Amino acid sequence: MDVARAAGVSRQTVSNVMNAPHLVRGATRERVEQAIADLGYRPHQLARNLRARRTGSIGYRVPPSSDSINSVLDRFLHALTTAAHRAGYHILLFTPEGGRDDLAAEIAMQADLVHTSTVDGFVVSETNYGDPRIVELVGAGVPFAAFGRSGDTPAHAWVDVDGAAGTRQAVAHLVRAGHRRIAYLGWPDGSVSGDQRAAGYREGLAAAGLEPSAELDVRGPDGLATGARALEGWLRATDPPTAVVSSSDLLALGLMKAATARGVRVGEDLAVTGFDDTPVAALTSPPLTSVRQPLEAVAARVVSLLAARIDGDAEPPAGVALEPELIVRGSTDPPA
Amino acid sequence: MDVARAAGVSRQTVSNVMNAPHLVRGATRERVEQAIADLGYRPHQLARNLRARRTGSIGYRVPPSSDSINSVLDRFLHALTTAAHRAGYHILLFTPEGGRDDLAAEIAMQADLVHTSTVDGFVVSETNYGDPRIVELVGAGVPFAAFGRSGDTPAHAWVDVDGAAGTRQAVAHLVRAGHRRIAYLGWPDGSVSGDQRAAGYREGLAAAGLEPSAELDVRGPDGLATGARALEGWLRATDPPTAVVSSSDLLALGLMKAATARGVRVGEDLAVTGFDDTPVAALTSPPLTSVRQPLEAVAARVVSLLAARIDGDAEPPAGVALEPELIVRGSTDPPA
DNA sequence: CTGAAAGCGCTAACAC
DNA sequence: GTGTTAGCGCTTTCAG
Repeated sequence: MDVARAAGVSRQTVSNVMNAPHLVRGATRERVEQAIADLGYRPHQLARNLRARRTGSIGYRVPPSSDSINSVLDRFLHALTTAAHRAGYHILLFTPEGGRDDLAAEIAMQADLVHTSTVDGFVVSETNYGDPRIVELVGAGVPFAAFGRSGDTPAHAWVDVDGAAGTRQAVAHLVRAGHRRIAYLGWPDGSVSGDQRAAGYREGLAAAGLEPSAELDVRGPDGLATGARALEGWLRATDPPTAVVSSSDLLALGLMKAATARGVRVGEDLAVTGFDDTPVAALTSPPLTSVRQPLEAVAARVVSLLAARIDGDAEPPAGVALEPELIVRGSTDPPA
Repeated sequence: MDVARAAGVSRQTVSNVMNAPHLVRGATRERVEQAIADLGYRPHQLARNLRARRTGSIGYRVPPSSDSINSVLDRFLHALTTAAHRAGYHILLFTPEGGRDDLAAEIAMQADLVHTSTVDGFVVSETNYGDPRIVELVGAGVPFAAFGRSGDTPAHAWVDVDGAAGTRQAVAHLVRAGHRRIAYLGWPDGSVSGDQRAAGYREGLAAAGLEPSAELDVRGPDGLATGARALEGWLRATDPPTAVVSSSDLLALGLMKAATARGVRVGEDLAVTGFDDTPVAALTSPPLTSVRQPLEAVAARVVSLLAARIDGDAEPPAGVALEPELIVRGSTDPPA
């Protein structure tokens, strides 16, 4: 640009005005600022970034568009974009071509983005035990922060929602409403978030002085059928539950549909809670009480941890778990 | 990198091997390629882009995380990322800080990204009549392509799903199933997509030789209540509909819930269709017949139109509408 | 076919 | 305080 010429200074002085204004005398600075405003000058990011050896971009693998009702990651992405913007970064999306959870392809793309200096670091989501992406990134010394824990991986920066606290809250809420026979409907053991939610349920029972029982702990894949199967079992039980804590809204939905079909009134005969506060939770009959994750806060923490890593923070990477919130709706209204 | 040294050539020859291999003799090329592989050399994108005066990035405003069941834009984003990757671009996300549809803030951010040369162009979604973002981009001569039409805006590249074809298909399907009293449940006039879907419904009636009637055309905001209100009206009608075409899954859902509550059996007494094939469509009782948008195809076309604009294509910008697909489920099963 | 030179737009380091 | 020099890593001229 010819801002320099217009203001009658060297191009360097213009740079100083923008990056180190204190080095420039007031009068000169004003003249330059005026010229910048007049000409609508904006520095060229690419050139600036090349000089600074940074890209200003954070890589994020856009989750495969699962045809699932779960919109947690979509909400997270929005929050992440906002948080990144505030920290002076952009979110740059990538996605492996292959199948759903093609971790190998994802790792390869990550490596590519790093080697071509296309991003400064990554945000990783949908982590699980011993997540290979994390092992890889730690090994390569690439800055990143994870949304979610991954168990026994090497030390790294992560932010997670305290899933156990979520189910504990659900149990406590049900106990306050007078329930004593509280069941759990969850995924099979083996996923980080599922195991935490199950643990929170058991802790909740213990805190209320209630005994766990195998009969009241039903597991299965995320889907309507699992909830239906659970209900059938409980209908035949000698001492059926009066309330159910679920590890997902979808499981809760399956349970509610099966209950309604069998003449069991949700809320009155059987209290139900879900997890994630999916958009459908507000649309069921009755509306579903569910645990909502504080994704804006998660995104802000993830970005700040990542920014510290990118800036070469020598501190050992930290992890933090944030408390979710129970959104109470009609599905847990106390019996009339 | 010292690939050049390792292969005993100048840095320039390395560049040629990567960008114009036909200029390099076979033996030399192989030697250089070997060195590249050995050293794991990857060219620095930033430097390359600075030289080429392009960023390789496409800006996309991540839709405000509406707590809606509608996941169309989330599916689109995934498809867009894949399509962009294939065309050699990345998707760079941005979002206005302010409220939901803060168009002014969005326009300002667009301008910023262009002036700082952070992106090569944009993909715009959620367009509407006379969309100011489009007016702005056309005026500024910035390359972009829109997902969705916008009526009377200046000529520009766009790709849309033919919403009218979607509702026409729905009507035709119902006619084939023997229905003659087919109602429409839609949004108020004034949105591009809503108006198209309503027009398709009327065209579908006409094609089947059926008469439109004000009684069978109910409008209201997207939400459960609108469907409930429609049902109440139709229950009181002298000649109630036996089938309903809805402009969204949410409206259809509200209708189904109200019907079930009033003892009207969906599918048997009243056929219902939705629009967008939201994840919940497969989860209702009975599952909801719905119109599914071909988002992968839309994304591919959007990217190719945009790439042509970025490459300085002189052709007048084209628009294209793609045919959606009716996903038939139990909610339109013919009466037993 | 290969090498040498120039420069994309910017800024850190060093003179003046 | 301000201007000059150099160079981020790459690729497009232009000679050899």
